[in-house]
Amino acid sequence: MKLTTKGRYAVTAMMDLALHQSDCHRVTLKSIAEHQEISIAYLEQLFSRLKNKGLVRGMRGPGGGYRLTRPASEISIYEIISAVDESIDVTRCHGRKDCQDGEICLTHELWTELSSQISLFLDDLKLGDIIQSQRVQEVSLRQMARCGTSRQTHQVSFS
Amino acid sequence: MKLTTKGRYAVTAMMDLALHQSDCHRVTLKSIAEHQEISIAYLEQLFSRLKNKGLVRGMRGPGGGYRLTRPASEISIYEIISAVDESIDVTRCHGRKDCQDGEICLTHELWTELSSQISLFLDDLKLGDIIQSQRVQEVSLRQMARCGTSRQTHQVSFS
DNA sequence: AATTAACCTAGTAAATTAGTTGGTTATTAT
DNA sequence: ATAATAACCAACTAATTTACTAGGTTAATT
Repeated sequence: MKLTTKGRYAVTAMMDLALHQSDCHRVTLKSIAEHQEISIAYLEQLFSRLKNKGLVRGMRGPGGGYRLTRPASEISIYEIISAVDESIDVTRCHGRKDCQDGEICLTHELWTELSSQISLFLDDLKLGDIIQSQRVQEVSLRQMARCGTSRQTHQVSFS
Repeated sequence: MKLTTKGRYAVTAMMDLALHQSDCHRVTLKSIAEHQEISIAYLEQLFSRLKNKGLVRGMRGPGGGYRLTRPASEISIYEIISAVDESIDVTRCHGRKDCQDGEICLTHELWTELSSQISLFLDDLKLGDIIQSQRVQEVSLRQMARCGTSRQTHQVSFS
């Protein structure tokens, strides 16, 4: 598991999605791109992976866009980051423990444990937690209210 | 702060150093390179940074090598990783909060908090903890015993 | 039928990673 | 002294990854 800008882009985009989505409308990549200053094409690549991992569901056409498949409180940061990041090879001496007195693979196991501890930490941290912890509920409500003005036009499309 | 193979190389190398060092001898990059299958020249780059951050001290000439400046129990994994990794720009909208309704910089703050939480976690995790938690003390003792055979030749050089 | 927006493929420039090459300097052993 | 050792230093390189662009196709709505 890696932890770079790519993962942060994904987390940021998912946060934007969680904040702006509601039962009355989906969130387009265009709006995320404008809010977060990320190119649409790059977001497409990220959301292609997020979709494949079942974190979001897209719908085409006007009124389309993305929506979380699960409540934000049930989506972990680990899932988001590992969805977009190609997992790197944690094994340098691929399983064979004959390296040097059997010591080198020992340090490898130490690393994998460290890696899994971080993973566990990020798995415990949910998208919903982050949104609430920063008291952005009033912003979210503002979004909902603004959405409410165009509720009539969108309410039909549910699927 | 990033979390890639580079940091893992550094942590692995530091673990090797912590395991193999003792009052009777320092650890050469050559031996770390052999144990961990990392090129010496690349280790030199990593140790150049680790030295600049005051985590290790090098000594030249025969019988030379590296040694930790502090006990392993007082060196955090965070220090090691951040020593070798160039810190990436956490700020995309560099401080200016006029992005879009003041919302985008809100998500930025959320990210920096997440980032600092991981940092805190890795700062709490010490090099000594990892070594002990995996019960490699017997390996370390074996190293000490092997070192003891050549103690007479090395004991002079202390500084 | 036109529009919208996801979805898809293939590229590309910049940056980073992981390394190599070829040295210099300080310390120890002969 | 001098030879050997090993840190220290600078600059260059191949491979990979990142972030992004271009140019489409397909599905849904107006």
